[in-house]
Amino acid sequence: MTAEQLSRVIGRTAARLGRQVDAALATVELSSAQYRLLFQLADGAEASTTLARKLEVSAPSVTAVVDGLVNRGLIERSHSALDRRRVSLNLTDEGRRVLAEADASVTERLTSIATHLDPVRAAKLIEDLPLWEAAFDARRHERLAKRAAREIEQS
Amino acid sequence: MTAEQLSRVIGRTAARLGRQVDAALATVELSSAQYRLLFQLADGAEASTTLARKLEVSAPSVTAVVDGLVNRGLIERSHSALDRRRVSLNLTDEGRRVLAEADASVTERLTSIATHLDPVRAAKLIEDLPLWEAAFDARRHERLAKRAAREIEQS
DNA sequence: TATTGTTATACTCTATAACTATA
DNA sequence: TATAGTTATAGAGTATAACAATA
Repeated sequence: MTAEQLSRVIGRTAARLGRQVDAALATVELSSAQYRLLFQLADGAEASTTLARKLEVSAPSVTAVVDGLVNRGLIERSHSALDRRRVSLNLTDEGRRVLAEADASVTERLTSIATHLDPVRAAKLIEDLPLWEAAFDARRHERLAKRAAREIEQS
Repeated sequence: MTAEQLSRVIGRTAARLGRQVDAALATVELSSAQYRLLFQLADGAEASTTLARKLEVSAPSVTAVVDGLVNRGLIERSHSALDRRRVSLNLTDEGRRVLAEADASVTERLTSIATHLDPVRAAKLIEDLPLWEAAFDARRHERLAKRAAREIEQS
C-alpha cells in the first residue's frame, strides 16, 4: 500500500471504528463521552480539571457529561474539604456495573467484526489494539513532563 | 494479557481513538459524521437509504448530516429522474478537497500518537489499521448476501 | 399498500464567553 | 489576581414517531 493510500484509509478506518463504539454503547444507553469519562474514573477519583485534560475536551463539556452521569447515579460529585473550589468525582457501584456492561458490549461488537477475517488476522486485530493504549500513555507522560518543565521555568 | 483484561482495554482504546478522530477533524471544521458521509460518497453517488445502511445510522440522521454538507457546498442533492422519491448525493470538487484535508489531518494526528512508541511497533499500529477495513467489508458482504437471500425467500 | 425521504421533537456533546466562589 | 467549576448560548448528531410524495 502506498503512503497516499495509507493516508486515506487510516483516518477512515478509525472513524468507522468510532461509530461502531457508539452503536455498541447505545445498547447499554451510554454515549461514548460518558463511557470515556467512566473508565477514566475507574482507576480512582479525579478532579474535573484533570479529567478535562485527560479526555482532551473543554471544562464545560466535562460538567455536562458529569451532570448526566450524576443524574443516572453512575458517579458522585463531592467538594474537597481542603480546597472548596475543587470537585471530586467518584464511580458508584452502579457506575462500575454499567461500565463493565459497556466494556463487554463494545468488545463483543468489535470482536464480532474482526472474526469476519480469518482467525489469524482476527486475533492480530484484537490483540494489537491495546498497543494504541501504550502509545496514548507514552504521549501523556511526555505532556506531563513538558508541563512540569514549564512550571519550573515560570517559578 | 488475560481475556478479561483484553475485554476492558479493547473498547476503551477504540473509544479513545474515536475522540482523537473528532479532535483531528475539528481542525478542518468537520464532524466525524460528516467525514464518514463524505468518504462513503467518495466512491460514487449514493441514495440516502443506501447511505443510512452503510453508515449504520437512521434515515433522519442522514438527512440532518446531508443538510449541513449541502449548506457548506461539499455535496449536491438531486432527484432521480426514474424514481422521483429517490435522492442522489454527490461530492462537489470542494467536498473532495475538504475530504483530502480531513484524511490528512486525522492521519497526521494518529501517526503522531503512534510514533510515541518505538518505530517497529509504531509502524505495526499504522499498517495494521487497514485490516479493520477488510473486516468491515467482509461483514458488509455477508449482510448483503443475507439480504439477498431474504428477498429471494419472500418472492 | 410499500418505499423514500423529510419534519417534528427531544436528548446529548461540543465549544467559547461570561460568571461565581474560593484561594 | 488567579484558579476551579458552572451557566449561558449555539450548533451538530442521534433516535423514534408521524408525515408527504411517489411507486
